[in-house]
Amino acid sequence: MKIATFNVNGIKTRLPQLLAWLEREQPDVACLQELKALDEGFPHAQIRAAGYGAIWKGQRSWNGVAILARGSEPLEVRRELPGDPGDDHSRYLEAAVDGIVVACLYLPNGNPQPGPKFDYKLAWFERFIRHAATLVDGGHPVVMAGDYNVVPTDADIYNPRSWRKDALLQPQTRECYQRLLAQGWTDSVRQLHPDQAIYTFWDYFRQHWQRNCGLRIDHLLLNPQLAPALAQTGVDSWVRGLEKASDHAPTWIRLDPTKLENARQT
DNA sequence: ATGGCATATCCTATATGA
Repeated sequence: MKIATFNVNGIKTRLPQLLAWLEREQPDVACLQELKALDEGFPHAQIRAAGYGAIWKGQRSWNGVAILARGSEPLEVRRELPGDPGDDHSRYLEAAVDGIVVACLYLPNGNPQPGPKFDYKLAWFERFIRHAATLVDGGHPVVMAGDYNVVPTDADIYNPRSWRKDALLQPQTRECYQRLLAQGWTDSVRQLHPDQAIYTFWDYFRQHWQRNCGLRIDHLLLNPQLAPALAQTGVDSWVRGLEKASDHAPTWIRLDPTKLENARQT
């Protein structure tokens, strides 16, 4: 079973690249972020024609998340992150797919910092940590996949020098991420590739893609019930090289079928 | 310190991203 996360940076503009990726890589589950479209702007017919059921939560201009499942309909669990009824950003979806709880998240960017946007990022992160605590040992296998807008360590960026003041590298941001992992979550990509430079995002500036100057900010975290099934991880970087590409590339994990069956029955 | 590029909408100007 292959589970992926992909920040599409505008699903209307990115639909051809998204469909090309789905057809070629056939992920069983795809968590999408930055739809940048209203609910009625989600290309449901084309996604369905590609063989995927979907749930989505849109918003005008910004944010927006979706969960796609190949050959089935994701069973929606919740449409917002608990803890702040006044938060109107579409940044969180949670569903059950094939016996696994799938959380799709788009954590706030937080720039510029310091400032209200960084405060919002940290507040959102605290709410996410509180909710994750209920998922980590809730009796189900869980994956939390998305654009975390966190560069966990300096090994997760080509060169931190020009990014030192960026919200993605701040000590407070990294401390939140470490506190999340300390609950018992496994950072899938880092677990299987402890020493490798792996990036999931390359900005549009200064030919950063062509020079492989990237950041690792899209993550798939597994709870202890699911982590033993982790078999493989990767980044479909060919998608970043397409014409009119998103600045993120799809990032994925593969779960061992036999061990996944054990995880479901634990 | 700024800007480089891309996407969106209240679209020839501005907000946001990371």
